[in-house]
Amino acid sequence: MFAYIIPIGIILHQQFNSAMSKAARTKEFIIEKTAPLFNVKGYAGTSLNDITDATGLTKGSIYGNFMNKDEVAIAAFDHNLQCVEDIISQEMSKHKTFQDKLLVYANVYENFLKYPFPVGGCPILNTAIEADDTHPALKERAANAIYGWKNKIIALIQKGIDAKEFRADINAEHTALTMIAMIEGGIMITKLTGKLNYRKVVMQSVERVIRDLS
Amino acid sequence: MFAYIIPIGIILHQQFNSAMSKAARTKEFIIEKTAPLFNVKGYAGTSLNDITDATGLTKGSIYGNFMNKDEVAIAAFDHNLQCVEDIISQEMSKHKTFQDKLLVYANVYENFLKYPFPVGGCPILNTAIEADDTHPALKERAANAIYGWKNKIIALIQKGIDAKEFRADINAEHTALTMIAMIEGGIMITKLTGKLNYRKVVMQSVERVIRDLS
DNA sequence: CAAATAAAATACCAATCGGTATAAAAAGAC
DNA sequence: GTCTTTTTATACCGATTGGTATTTTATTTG
Repeated sequence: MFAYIIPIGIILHQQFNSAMSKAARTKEFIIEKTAPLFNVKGYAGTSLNDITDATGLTKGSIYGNFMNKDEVAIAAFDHNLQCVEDIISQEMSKHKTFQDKLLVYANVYENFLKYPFPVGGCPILNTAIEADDTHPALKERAANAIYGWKNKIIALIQKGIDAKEFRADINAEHTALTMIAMIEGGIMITKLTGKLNYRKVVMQSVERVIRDLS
Repeated sequence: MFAYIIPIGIILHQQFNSAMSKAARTKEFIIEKTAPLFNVKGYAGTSLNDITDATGLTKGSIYGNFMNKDEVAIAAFDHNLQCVEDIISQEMSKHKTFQDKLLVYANVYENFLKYPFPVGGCPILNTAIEADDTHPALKERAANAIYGWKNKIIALIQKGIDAKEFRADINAEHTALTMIAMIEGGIMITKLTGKLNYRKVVMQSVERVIRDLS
């Protein structure tokens, strides 16, 4: 059996996964603990002290697993993004029609408190604004997330057209970009004002856009 | 006549305005020079060194005119916001119908390079994301900007309804929130991807929303 | 179990952070 | 033009920044 000496105040944080090396497990642990940090405080706003505080580890340990702060931030972003994508895929798999699949976006974002959404909200939105003028690596990551999202929506609309679910004259790309803009804008408004209803209203508009496809 | 000893490398930066005290002029100068800074690099990302570099002034001078960095940031935000609002009002005054007035939003944001838009893009969007979890004073400022914007759109729609320009069953608040979300989301997408066309597409959707009011 | 290896903790680095007390200089009042 | 007041520059503060070399401690291998 495995006996662990746990530092005071630090709970056993990683289920023993024998397939992973110690380093890999620690790395994952750091990502999990710092992901909400970066998503809330941003890249410039998150210090190494914040990271060591959140993980209970020391700088030596952080730098033993990551080259620098950038690498932690990027890993944290990827983790947060994966989290969102997992929620969306899982919800979509519950529906058959492409309209219902698209409606998952409206429903999930309408109140993402029902889901294990990343702390701090949409990671794309959060990193987009800060990174775009200051952090090229993160910016590219966020931009690729937008491209991926857009293509996913376009693919769903196209399949819906092929299945005679949607009208054939739909401009899939325009619709995708409009949907994404509405969703991200809606999140921003509610994040700022604290009024959940504002986001709800916007997501209802998204829903209308989707229903208008047929 | 007035003879100025100008420090090397610093051009004469303020037209002599006898109605303003030296302090007031310097204050305005600092705001003008730091407004793009905060709008591009964010609050946490803009250091006092950045401020002294951008202004050519020293810390003593900055702190002689502002209590702290926060105050500079808030003044910079107000300045950037005022800049946007001035552009919108000016463009709106050129049109008579409320539909045309509303369309100003779509047209101005479709390519704000044509206008003296703040460097770094929409100040509401930029401060919203960073400030919302970290800087309550700035957050409130940005939130109030959203409220003001929303109310302005609602008022325009209401006047349009009264003037029989728009249908009477329009939900003005829902429309306003949806428009704002689309605009901000569209800006975000283009800021991230660099594709001006993406913002254009979204603004065309905004235009459609406005045209659908009648 | 012991030896070899890998990972984490300690202690430190120079640079920069926001901020301030004080001195120098410029502006305004008379 | 002198004196007073306001404004700007200088020099410094402790704290914190991201990062690293080295020692200590765990983990893995034989």
